[in-house]
Amino acid sequence: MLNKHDCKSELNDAQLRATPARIALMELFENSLEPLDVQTMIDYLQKRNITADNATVFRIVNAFTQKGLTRQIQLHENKFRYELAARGEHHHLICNVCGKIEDISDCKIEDFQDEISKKKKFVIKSHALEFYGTCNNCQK
Amino acid sequence: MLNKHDCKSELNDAQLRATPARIALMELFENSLEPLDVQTMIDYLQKRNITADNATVFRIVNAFTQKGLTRQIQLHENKFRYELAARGEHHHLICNVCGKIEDISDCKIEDFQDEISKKKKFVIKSHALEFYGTCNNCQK
DNA sequence: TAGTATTTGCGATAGACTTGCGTTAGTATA
DNA sequence: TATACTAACGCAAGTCTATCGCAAATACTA
Repeated sequence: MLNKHDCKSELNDAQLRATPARIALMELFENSLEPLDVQTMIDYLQKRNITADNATVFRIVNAFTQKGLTRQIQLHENKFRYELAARGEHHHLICNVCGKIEDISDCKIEDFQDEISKKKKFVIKSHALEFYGTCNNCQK
Repeated sequence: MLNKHDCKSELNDAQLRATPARIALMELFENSLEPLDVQTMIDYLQKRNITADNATVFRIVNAFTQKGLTRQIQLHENKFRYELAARGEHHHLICNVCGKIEDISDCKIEDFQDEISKKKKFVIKSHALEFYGTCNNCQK
């Protein structure tokens, strides 16, 4: 969890100008447990009285992603979500009922990945693994 | 690989009328090694001089999917792809350079899935696993 | 072959994302 | 602190994927 000041220097380090919208969005990312979609970001900025239209927010997250601050992911919705790249690659557990998205940090598929890589002569750079189902809360 | 006649009976079995577009698309699915997007299907129909607009093709694949003939998947693009359901659940190996998509049939993550399910008290109904990288051809 | 229910074509619509362009505003330098 | 440069933004228009309603066409059944 970084404060406003830290977010600013994080932006500077990435050679991005620290505008109000960018600072606020970095704070949002730092304090968020779930990967965020663009609409959520726009709503958040509005709540904080920071004006930023649709196109601007898309440009901001694209810049973040290009500079390696965030990562773009896709969870079988027809839209992208974004999460902090610093948290490392991980997987997601997605509830089909309430939509809750949980991170899974321990990755157990390295061996499988190596096997596939050798067998198919494919250089694997990344992977995406998602589990879909019903979370503990929604089973009740 | 099924011929025109077999595709027709496959449609009948699924209680779908065998229209030219549907027969042609079943043939395309049967002869295709990759999951298909809607634009590819439209192009294919055009080449065979079968008129079918965007809305129709979407309706066709939705009908196929609803009847269990095909499965709808998403591969980190903001669009759907469809593949024959009969080939069973499997994973994908995607080349970032040429876009080639290869199927991986042997799934080795059941144990991991069980472990997550117990730890998080989550009922897992399905999972998606994709590997991204560079295929053998594109390494040269 | 006629009747009917399904399917299609067309047009409109919606949502996610992008782009061009003129204006605004961070930031480096003096 | 004032100035200048360039990155970033706002707005509007446009693209692409996907869906929907309705009238016309067509596959199947009897």
